[in-house]
Amino acid sequence: MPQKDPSLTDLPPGVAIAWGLDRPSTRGAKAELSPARIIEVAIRLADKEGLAAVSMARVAKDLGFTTMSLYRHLRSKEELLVLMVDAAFGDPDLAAPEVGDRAEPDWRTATRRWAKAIEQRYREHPWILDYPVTGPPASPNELLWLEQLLRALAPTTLTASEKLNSALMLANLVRSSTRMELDVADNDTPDAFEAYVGLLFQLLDPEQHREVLGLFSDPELAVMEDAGDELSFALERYLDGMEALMARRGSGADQPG
Amino acid sequence: MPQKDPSLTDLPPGVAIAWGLDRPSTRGAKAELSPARIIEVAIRLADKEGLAAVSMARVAKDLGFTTMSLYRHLRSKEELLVLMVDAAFGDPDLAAPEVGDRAEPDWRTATRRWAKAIEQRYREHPWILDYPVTGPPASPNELLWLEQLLRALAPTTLTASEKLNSALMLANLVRSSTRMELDVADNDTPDAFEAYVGLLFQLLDPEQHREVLGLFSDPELAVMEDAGDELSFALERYLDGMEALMARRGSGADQPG
DNA sequence: ATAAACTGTTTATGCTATAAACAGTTTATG
DNA sequence: CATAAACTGTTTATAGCATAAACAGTTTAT
Repeated sequence: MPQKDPSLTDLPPGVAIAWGLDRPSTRGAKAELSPARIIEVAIRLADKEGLAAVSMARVAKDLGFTTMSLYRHLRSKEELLVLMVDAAFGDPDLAAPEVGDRAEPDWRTATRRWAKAIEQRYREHPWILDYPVTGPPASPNELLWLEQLLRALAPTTLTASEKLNSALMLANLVRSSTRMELDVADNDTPDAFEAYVGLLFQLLDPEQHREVLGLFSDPELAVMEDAGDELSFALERYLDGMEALMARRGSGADQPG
Repeated sequence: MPQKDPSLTDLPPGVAIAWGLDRPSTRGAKAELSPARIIEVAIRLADKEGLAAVSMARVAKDLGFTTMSLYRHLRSKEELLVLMVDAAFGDPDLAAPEVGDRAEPDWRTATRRWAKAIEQRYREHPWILDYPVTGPPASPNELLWLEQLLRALAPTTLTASEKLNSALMLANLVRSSTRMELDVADNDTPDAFEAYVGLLFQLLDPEQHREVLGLFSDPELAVMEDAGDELSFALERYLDGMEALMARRGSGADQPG
């Protein structure tokens, strides 16, 4: 962990490394390990066995080093996790098709595209969803994703704080929808769903829980016609909501919250 | 942990206890401890020192018993957490004012009321937000909250699966908005925000991150005029979106997602 | 040549959840 | 009534966790 500049020491975990602020060391034995190698192996492990399997000891073992060797390159496990998540998000190369389709997409299309793209990353590395969001993004790829979303919203008439709020909510929406879809995909055999509903009917008071029971008795639900499209549904609702705000704004009208 | 009925053993953690399915034991020494007492002390601890402070050893110590004594009443720490969360949500006594204001509120008002009420519970027990949502609700109070939300949505023209999707998304929306607001309230001195923005300007390439930098330079943001109202903003957007769907539905028109 | 800076290992600490065995207590059953 | 079953709480023990501290070896700047 080469770090002479003391100002780097008190940056949030992962920031210094993710941004390449730690200058390479000149003295000392040449390192066999590196943050990048550690992160790569840790991500492979998380992909295969989930985030719970990622311990410092296990990652080190997979690398063929001792546990403590990792601490020469990472300040803490927290730092490892931050860097794993950022690397797993990766660069959002939403390369606009330059030739042929030269028209800028409207903000809804661009936002939808963004949502599907980040959903894909969640599906490739579902364990990202097990790492709780701490605060505003400070790592390179997360900021690139935010940038892309803000570019999608740029043509709108939203104010700055409306844009920021919307962007954060859209990110949350994709995150929680995808989490729900993956949870369901993991646990829901047809049996499990029926077992759940059966349990509800056993436990719930039909009077006190009439809506819940009514809903789960609805034949439409059993068909699960739109299963796996919770994201689209939620997204379109939210986009409609943004559009309604802009329409009100555009027509000069204004209404209290 | 009195449990003779073996069918109770393989219910999800917390379900048997939360629903009072474990019949009281007749033989044996009378218990000094009980799930309720343990949960109560654990919640007090979490309220004061956060969820991270809640270990079996610490809870037992606060109770004046040995660590292992807890396992006579709870099958695992997971079970304790499930029961803590359900107890912390509590009963949603959204008592409709019976006299005088006898008019049923419209669905938007009712939903808004629900959202503010559950937000209040999050604020009283912020550590609920640190416990990840696992699957569909199966504990009594969580189901009561779901019931109340479904009652708010009952008068709408949404289909069953649209209602369920909307309810789950509204729950997610309140959860993540409140989490954001609390995170900000915890960490954001004016200094911290400026430090964050300063860091961004140091690290980001003005070309590659023009929208992010532009946004954070916007004087409107610095004022933080709508700080602490992320929930209302997101909620009204989503409600508008639901309304737009119903309007389209009502006018017979239909559009592809 | 020497000292500084770095890498990786060994050893150790204190925390975590929880399994297993045991002692004591109450009650249902012979 | 005696005994066995069922329960409660304690003691002891284990395996895992993150990470601090000391140490040995290596490379390079001085």
